[in-house]
Amino acid sequence: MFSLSEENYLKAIFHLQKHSTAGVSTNALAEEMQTKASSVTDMVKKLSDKKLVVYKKYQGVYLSESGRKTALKIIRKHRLWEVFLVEKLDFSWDEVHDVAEELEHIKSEKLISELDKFLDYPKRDPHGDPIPDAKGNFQVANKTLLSDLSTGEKGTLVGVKDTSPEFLKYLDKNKIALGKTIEVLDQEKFDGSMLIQIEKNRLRVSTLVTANIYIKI
Amino acid sequence: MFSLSEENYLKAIFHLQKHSTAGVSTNALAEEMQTKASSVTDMVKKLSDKKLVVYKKYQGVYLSESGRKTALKIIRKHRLWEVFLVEKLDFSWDEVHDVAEELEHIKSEKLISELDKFLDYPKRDPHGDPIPDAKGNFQVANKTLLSDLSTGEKGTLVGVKDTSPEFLKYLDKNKIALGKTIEVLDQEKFDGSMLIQIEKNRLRVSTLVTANIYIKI
DNA sequence: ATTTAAATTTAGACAAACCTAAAAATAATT
DNA sequence: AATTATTTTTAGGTTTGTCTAAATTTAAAT
Repeated sequence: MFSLSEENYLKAIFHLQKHSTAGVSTNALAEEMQTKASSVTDMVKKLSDKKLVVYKKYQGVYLSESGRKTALKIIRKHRLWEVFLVEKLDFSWDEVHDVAEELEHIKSEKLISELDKFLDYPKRDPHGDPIPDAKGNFQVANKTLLSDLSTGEKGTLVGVKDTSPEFLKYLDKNKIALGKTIEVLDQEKFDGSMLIQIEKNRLRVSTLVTANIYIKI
Repeated sequence: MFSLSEENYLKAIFHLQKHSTAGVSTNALAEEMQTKASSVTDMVKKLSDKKLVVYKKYQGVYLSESGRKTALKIIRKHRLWEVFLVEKLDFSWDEVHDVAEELEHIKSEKLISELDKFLDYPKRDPHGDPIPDAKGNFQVANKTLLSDLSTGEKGTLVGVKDTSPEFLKYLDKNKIALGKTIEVLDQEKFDGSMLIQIEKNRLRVSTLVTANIYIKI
């Protein structure tokens, strides 16, 4: 069907596309793909020939409808495998990304539909990101960054923006986890850091932390 | 570590090597890999440079100790994934091969050790083939081909030689499965076909069938 | 022991996905 | 508006793994 590289490009374009309405730039894609701009141009042309993206020279690239569907299938697979790794194989949420990055390319419709069933049709992955269904539909939760809350407001931790192992391990160490209730007790004007109450704990967190935690009020 | 292609060659050499003590011929490898002899020569040189095989021009190829270890790791992964697919995802034994062929290349030590634990350290795959442990050790069962039994002898079906979907579906249709007791009631001199008693059923099977069923007496 | 046949290797090409360096187009700045 | 800086594309090359066709080696047959 599609090569590993093509799939990875589609996924990258999908992720970059949601940050803005404009086309995804060659440089941004090169950065995301850890490659050179010239390589991106080559690949984008190929994807354009296959009608997976819409591309006009110097104008950036957009996913076509079929490109979007393909990207969503890969993301679905990635997130289902992440759930599997955490729920069934005792991986922690900071260990799953690289393995899921490989597993997401396994080509078998049955494998994914059976895995979905085996996991009892999970709606979110271990980082709180939604899992598209077989048709590519998924709910976009109305979530807010913790950094956007005001003193006194409270909500539930429903996701993380940064999913790097470093950040996730920091959260683990401070017993900050999905599903927990967080209340903003105070905000420091000077550096924006917050004093938060998370279940029984109380701690101060920097903006680097608050800008990467999603809360549902 | 190793490329997909390199891994597949090692696996193929391993499987061909056990049929005889001589080196694996270029043509045999080409046949097994569904490619051309010239491509095999190229790859075999590369594997030889990497000390994974021992190769002398025109003399066939042998796995080195490290090549054998690598091959066994891939086979271990393949068979563990087959168990997973059958036991957890309701695949039938004739559906698992192609998917496992992809899954076997996922690179993660933890993934495999956790999968092994999750499956409760299975010793054999759905076709009765032994699963090497993390160190590459596995038991070679003392099994006999059904075609080598004489009238009156009986034993347990412990494996199949041919694992093609066609053969496996034939066995399913005739309720011939791993673990069942088989007794040879009669053998036809003319074509070698056998009348067998398998649990409550009695049926006649051709040599094509009997030569692909392993029995433990 | 030649000759013929089969198996294997070499030589040269190709596609995919990447690269560097140079050219071209767009955006930013004065 | 002209110049400079940045971004993007083009041109040409590399590597991996494949191929075809020709050359070579080994095996088989006369």
